[in-house]
Amino acid sequence: MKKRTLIHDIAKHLEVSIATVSLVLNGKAKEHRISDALATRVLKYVEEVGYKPNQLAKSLRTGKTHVIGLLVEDIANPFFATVAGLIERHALARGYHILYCSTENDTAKAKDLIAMLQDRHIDGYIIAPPAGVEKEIEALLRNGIPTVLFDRYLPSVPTDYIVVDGEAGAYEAACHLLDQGLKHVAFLTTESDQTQMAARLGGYARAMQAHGQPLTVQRIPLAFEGDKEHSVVAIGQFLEDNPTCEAIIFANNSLTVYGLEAIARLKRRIPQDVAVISFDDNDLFRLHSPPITAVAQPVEALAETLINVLLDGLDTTRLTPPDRQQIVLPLSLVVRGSSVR
Amino acid sequence: MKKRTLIHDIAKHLEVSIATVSLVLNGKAKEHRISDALATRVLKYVEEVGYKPNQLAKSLRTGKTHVIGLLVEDIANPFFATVAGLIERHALARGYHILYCSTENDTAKAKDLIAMLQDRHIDGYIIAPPAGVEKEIEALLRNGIPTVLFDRYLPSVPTDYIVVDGEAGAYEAACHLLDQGLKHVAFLTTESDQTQMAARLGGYARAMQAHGQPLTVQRIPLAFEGDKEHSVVAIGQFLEDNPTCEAIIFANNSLTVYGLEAIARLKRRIPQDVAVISFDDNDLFRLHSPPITAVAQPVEALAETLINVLLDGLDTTRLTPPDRQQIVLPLSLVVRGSSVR
DNA sequence: GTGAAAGCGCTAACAT
DNA sequence: ATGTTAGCGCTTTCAC
Repeated sequence: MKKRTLIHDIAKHLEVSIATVSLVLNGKAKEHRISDALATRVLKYVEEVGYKPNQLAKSLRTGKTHVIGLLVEDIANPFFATVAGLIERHALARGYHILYCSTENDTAKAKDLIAMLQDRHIDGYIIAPPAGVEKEIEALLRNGIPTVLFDRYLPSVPTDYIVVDGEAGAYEAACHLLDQGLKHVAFLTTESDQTQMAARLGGYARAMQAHGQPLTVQRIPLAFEGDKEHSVVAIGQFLEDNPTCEAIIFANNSLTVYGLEAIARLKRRIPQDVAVISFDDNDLFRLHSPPITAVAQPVEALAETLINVLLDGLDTTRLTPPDRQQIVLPLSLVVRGSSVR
Repeated sequence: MKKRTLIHDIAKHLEVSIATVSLVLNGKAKEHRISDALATRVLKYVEEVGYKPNQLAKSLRTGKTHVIGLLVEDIANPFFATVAGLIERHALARGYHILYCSTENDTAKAKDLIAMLQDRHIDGYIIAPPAGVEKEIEALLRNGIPTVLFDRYLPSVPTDYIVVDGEAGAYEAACHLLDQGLKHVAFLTTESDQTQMAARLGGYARAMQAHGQPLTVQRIPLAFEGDKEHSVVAIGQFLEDNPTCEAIIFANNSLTVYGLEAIARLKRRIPQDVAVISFDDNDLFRLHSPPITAVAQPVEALAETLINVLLDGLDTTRLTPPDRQQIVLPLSLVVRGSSVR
């Protein structure tokens, strides 16, 4: 257990004061009129012995941790995992690390998590909030902690957020089916009424109404641990109860996976017996037989915008507070075989 | 920006000393013979005002951050994302948070990452190491920082690790194909010679030799960002160069996805033209047409073992240092349609 | 230009 | 039994 070099050791060795070393290290040499020669000497020695300041001490002193808290529904979900990967890349490039937490869309768990992260004095938050955490988000904002929501937002809380235009995406998806003459188009969604799910449902409803068709909406219970079978069975049941259903729009990627399983078990053919469109794309949808039509999220743009908006809020050098950023990114319908008769 | 309550405020309000509050909060009331009545009074008031100690200050003082660093190849890869999700659940239950980093299997990046995490005084590490980080891992160990490797290990460094029996898994996979009378079985792997890839290759080779068949091994370049096309093309090229190839074992999940794409483009039929087995399973492999046979990783056991071994190392109350844990978990071949003639 | 010193909020050894 | 106090390692103001 070799002892780490401290700033004290550096100062002693160079026979200068601790303050000088610190100032040089933090790029404040110029403004404190420290000679270039000395600054270089310090930098050189620091490099030589590989001195690295203790971030804990630094954070305690400055109040900045350079850590971003990422709260997603489930890090194992391909959509969130992809976003996490992209965010990490951008964050790291700008000197931030990421602490992730999966909320499982559970209000109580999310509240706990936010409380724990606050104790750690995280610099900022990127959150896909479950319902019911308005108070906590407001508290974060009130405390001046930059927070950006994504995927869904909380209508009653004026925060920055980056979401996608699920209404338009679902509308386009439904029209794509209806325009082919399919009539009985069903919308399978979760039990959540969060904004993203409501928007998708709304887009579907608008399309159906525009085409003079009645709605068929079924909510499927979705479990995070283990019990996937339950969801598959529920979708199977729906299929059996609705033999005239010609097409299904699955409101998220998990539902699509369970749905494909249910459809396969019942030996229904896609798209002949039932056409399928998935919200959220997946690498393997392209390779499915038939390939699955998907409403694809602009994950790269989403991740990049998220980190930019957050770091903008974190930028303490700015004079005016940044404007509220409430950004709605466009979705794209990737038409593949599963939705074409 | 409301001011947080400090331990000082608690002490003042209760007219006791800071030390008393701290001791009670850290469960050391008994051993310092603080009266139950006082302890309860402190706890009650702390609860009442919702006081939470500043973890930064606590960490600086105690040297413990209760943060675990998780270094994976790519958090967006389903295998690593799944492991990350499971690890998180266990870690959280035991009071640890997780800082994740994607190494992209890049040596330099991994070194940087380890250095950065060390500055943060992370309590322990769970690492899927790229090649060439022996020095850094040794340094971690020398500094007494619990570190557990997984998925692959570094033969020259005596660490704890949890891996899977890739040799046996690949042997079983190859035999499954050979026993059906398939002869020209190819093994598509990455350019990496890390232990997990070497083991898989070794198992394949042993099976081929046991069946008196020559080896067909092709290494496919694998990119992390963007350039997936390159890998798909390389696999396509392999297929065209080896028209007699009757079966392929893909050495990891990314290769399988690219491989399926390449096979589809060339309109080869699975398993009639070419049988397929994937290392690493995926939810969607079951739903593929035909369903893809996979060598499945015991992800739950892996995650649980990882966290247990790590937290065991973190347990400072133990008298003897824990034994080296070098655990090899069994893999299971999930036979599906893609590998059965 | 440079250095001394006051904390950031907490823990725990030591004193009482 | 409870209180006092010296740090953990760093940043930054202010005096020289």
